[in-house]
Amino acid sequence: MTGIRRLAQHLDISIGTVSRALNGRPDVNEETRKRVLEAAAELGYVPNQSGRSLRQGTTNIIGFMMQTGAEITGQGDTFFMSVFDGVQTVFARHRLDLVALLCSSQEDPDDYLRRVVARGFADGLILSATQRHDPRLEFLAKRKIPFATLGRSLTDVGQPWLDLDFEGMAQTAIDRLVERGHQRIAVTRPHDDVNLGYIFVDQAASALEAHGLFLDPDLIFRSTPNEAGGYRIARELLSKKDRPTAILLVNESIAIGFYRGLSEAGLKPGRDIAVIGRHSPQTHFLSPSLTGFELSRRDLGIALAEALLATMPAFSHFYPNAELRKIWHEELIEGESDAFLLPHG
Amino acid sequence: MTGIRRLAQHLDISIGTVSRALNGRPDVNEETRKRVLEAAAELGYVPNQSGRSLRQGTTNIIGFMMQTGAEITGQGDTFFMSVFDGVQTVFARHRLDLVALLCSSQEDPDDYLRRVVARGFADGLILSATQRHDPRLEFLAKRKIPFATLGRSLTDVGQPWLDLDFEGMAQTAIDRLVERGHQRIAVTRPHDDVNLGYIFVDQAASALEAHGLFLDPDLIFRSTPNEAGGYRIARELLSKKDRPTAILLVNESIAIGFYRGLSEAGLKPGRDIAVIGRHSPQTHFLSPSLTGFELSRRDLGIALAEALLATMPAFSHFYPNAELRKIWHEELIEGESDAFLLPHG
DNA sequence: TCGCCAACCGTAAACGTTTACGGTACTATG
DNA sequence: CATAGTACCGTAAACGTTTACGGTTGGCGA
Repeated sequence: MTGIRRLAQHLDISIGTVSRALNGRPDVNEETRKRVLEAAAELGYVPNQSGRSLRQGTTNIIGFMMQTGAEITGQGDTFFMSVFDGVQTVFARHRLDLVALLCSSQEDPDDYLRRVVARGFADGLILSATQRHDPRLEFLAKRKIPFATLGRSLTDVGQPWLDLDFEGMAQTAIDRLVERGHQRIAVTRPHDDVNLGYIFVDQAASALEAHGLFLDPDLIFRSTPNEAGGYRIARELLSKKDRPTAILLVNESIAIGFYRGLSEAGLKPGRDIAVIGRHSPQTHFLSPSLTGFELSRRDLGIALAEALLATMPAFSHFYPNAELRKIWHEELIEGESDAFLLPHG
Repeated sequence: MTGIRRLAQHLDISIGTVSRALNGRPDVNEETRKRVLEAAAELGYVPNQSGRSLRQGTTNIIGFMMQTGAEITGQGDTFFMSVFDGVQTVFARHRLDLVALLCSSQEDPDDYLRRVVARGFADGLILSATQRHDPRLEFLAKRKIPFATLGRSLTDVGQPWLDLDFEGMAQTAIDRLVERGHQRIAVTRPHDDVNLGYIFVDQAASALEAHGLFLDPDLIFRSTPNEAGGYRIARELLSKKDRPTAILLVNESIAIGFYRGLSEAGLKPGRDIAVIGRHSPQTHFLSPSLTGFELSRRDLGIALAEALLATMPAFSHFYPNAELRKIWHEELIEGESDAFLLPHG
């Protein structure tokens, strides 16, 4: 005799009643419910998830899909970790099990997702590294699997998403640099097709145009989102004949490598070139201090989780007015890295 | 009509035979097996995992537990990511689903593990961040849950483990530095109780003693395993009256912060202080180049997965002679950061 | 011809839940 | 007192598998 049966026998009531008591159903005497809960605690009873899953068709699991692998594992990871932390706290409230699904760089993300779904692994999913055109979204929508994405996509299937304000960052940074007299401004973008790269570069271009300037295609640097990428960008940038006087770094982690690349050439941010980037826990230890954008990743994670739950029938009533689509503004932390003032004219 | 039943009906054979055919049982005609497999592919049938789990008492999931959170998320994460990548490839061969269980810094790892186990989440576990005394090991052993650890522990319950050769690293580094005339040598260790810290520091101490020197307790620096920690160590070290002439960095990520801390004070590794550390994909972009230890994290992950499988009855026959306990030697990559030669005497 | 064995397959129970349905006892209402 | 309604509980089916067991067929040796 095991499981709920054992508990029922011990209490001398039916398993149906035990189940109802445990699941908070209304049609059970509060007195007996109390007895059941106490006995459950005493006997250390925990419901068998396979049994529940089989009966209910749900797994109680939420998956957070991330990519990993040689080229991508930069500090980009720590960004996801922090977000994950926020997501975790929300799901824990609902006793949902959150797991990270790490897609290896060796495997195609679409295939990976297909496997996960075929197996009926999770009740809901969170996707990151959203591509500009992302087949995963259509796939999930077709299967009617609740999901939310960290990052917008042109492939819009009505799912909730949260994203960072790349437009705002590009705009603010460009305005700021142009005001200080810069005209040749470089930007960076990720090496792959994640959507944020397009958004950022496009906005930078139009912000420049608004000032009567333009974005030199030769000054758009692609790189992996890690220190190595930043280093390479510095080397490449320094090898150009007509160097830019300022640069916008779209990723957090690359700043460290970029700084290093400059210093090897005897150059210094804020003196020889203006740098505006994004802050991570690490970048606060750069010197000269980085001028960059920052936000609470944990809060972002919390909002992301709530957005997903709001679209899941079983939980939506908890979040009647969750924001299903939101752009998170990042604050500019002023540092010394863009102190560089061009002689006007 | 759904699931295996539908498939059976479509083929006009019994569900028992279908199941046997799919699971590679011997007592089924190869001709019918072929038909079943073809039909399964055609109808896109995938067995319901809840049903299997309920019947077999296994989940087909392996969990890789990692810690995360504000203080820990340094590049330490990227280490685990690479290892995870290796682990993944092995489990994929056996159609086991590997997921990452990220324990938030907000939660006690012991409690977290207890929850995971109570829920019957996984058939096997991999633990990282092994503490010197780790209650998790006894807990899992008592529950008879197969697991392996990344890192040794004094709490030995006979589980397989893999670890890095911290003794060898400490010994090699100390010998090398002493040979070059150093006498005041500092070491770092993690801020928490992970076992590697003890191993590393102890070995460094005894290596020094073998040279008639000793490890000044004042020169043992604790830090979080990330850039910020390295930066703080540099600051702290520089504030000492009687500065060491060399330092051993036990973590990969702290080198970047440490370099930065030095350069702020106008100091340079390899000129003003000898530095020996450990390499990550990122540290290769440091300048002056880092002298440090390196290994293939992916291979480590592969071995770790195989060690675990070797202890699981259902898979052990695949790995008859897997190494259940192994210390992974790391190669020393010579750089410029320890070029510093003390004037003898 | 008979018996035996091997090869293959079907039947049905079992895994641990949840939940629709119906039943009982009691209360309130007329 | 009859009836309706409420509050609570028990029964049993259902979820989709796997697998022990037994049954049928055909071949083969004696």
